[in-house]
Amino acid sequence: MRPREFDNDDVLRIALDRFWRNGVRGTSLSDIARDAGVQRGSLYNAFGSKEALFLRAYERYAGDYVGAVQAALGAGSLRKRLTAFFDLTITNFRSGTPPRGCPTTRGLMELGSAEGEGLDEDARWAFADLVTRITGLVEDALAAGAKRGEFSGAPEAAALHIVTVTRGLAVLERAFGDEAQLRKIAAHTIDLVLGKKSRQAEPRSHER
Amino acid sequence: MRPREFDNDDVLRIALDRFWRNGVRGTSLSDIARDAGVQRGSLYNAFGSKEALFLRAYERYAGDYVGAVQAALGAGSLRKRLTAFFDLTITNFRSGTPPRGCPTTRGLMELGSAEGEGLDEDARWAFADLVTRITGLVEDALAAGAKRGEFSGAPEAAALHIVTVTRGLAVLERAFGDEAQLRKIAAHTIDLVLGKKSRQAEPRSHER
DNA sequence: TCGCATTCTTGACATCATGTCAAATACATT
DNA sequence: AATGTATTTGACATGATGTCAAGAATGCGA
Repeated sequence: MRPREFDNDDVLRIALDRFWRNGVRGTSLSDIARDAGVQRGSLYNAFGSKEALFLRAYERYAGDYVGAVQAALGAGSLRKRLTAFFDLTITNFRSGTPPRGCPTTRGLMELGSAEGEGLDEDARWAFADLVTRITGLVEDALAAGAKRGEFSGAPEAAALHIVTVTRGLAVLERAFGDEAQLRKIAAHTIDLVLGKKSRQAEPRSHER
Repeated sequence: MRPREFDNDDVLRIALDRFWRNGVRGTSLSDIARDAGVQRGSLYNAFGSKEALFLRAYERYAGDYVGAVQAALGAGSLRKRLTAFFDLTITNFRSGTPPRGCPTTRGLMELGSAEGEGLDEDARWAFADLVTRITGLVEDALAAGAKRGEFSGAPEAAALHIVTVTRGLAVLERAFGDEAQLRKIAAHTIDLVLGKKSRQAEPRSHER
């Protein structure tokens, strides 16, 4: 058989870059084909559709992100772990120029449900899977912290709460583009969950 | 001059319905024109572009939503107010069949940044404005609660945290479609912010 | 009452997107 | 070297956004 003239992973990296910067709606397969030096038809042959290509590219991203979260949550005091987790997440949202935001949140909102039939199942699965895995990792960190007396509470509810906040941060990033604001919310969340040992709150600083 | 053959507000209502159910990407001006019994060209004449039409329709929605939030946050104990606020928000996300989700979050992620140039300023403003106004209302409720001794803390930070959680709920709604989960997170958030007076936590109930 | 300016409507058109297909192509295997 | 097979390539169909010019309908002044 005839060998493929491009590297599959190269294309996925290039596609993720475009999708992340411009969104699914704002990216055409012609763009990606040009960037990758590949014919548009070859992309259809290799991946099937724009959505399928995005999903493949997204899965690479998700794997990397989960790995990084695991590393961030794996060492130090519970407060250090959570701080590292939020730090990683916010830095991720703010990477690129201009900042690219959160591909999970954006992809979830952009994909599927084009004709009244609900969100495409593959897509929903991909995004839900990431949220579930991150929640699990946070839960583990909280459970470990509980064993060491750093956390008293239900790790499940707290983990879900924390991950919900990270999703909210993704939305606020898009609305305000104010990184300092995101970091303030993150710090406040950690204080709430951990019981605000140490750390005094700065008065008057909620910007629009 | 020749009078317009359709009611402007009718079209905005019809457009919002489509946009809310199917998203901006999933709705064509032909759809809206058919629904409204209007020529597609007339929509361009009256509104300029699909995005502009969406923004106009969205502004109507935003006004209604802010009004409802104001009502929900205006009476009863602080806990009751916050409960009513979350209740309203989640019910809003879950309205329609299938549930339509949060138009703010979805619109924010779908619009703009098509060619590397950041999010369209009008769009960003519309969404940011809603978040800002809601945050302000929550802040007022917390400040009032603080006066009555129901809340001790910085209303600004707490309000922003609460609103961030509602944005996160919008994302999780889309990912899992599990209303009970959303309500659980909301209850937990209220407990965290208010200090968990009363209410025992149910163990083992974090579903994927 | 008539005509005119102004706005709205309508259909044609240009452009670009996704997605399909058949024919040409180039390698791997025998 | 011949052949099978997957890939490439360009043409095509469809549908979306957005523009434009010409026609239509009304309000208003003469």
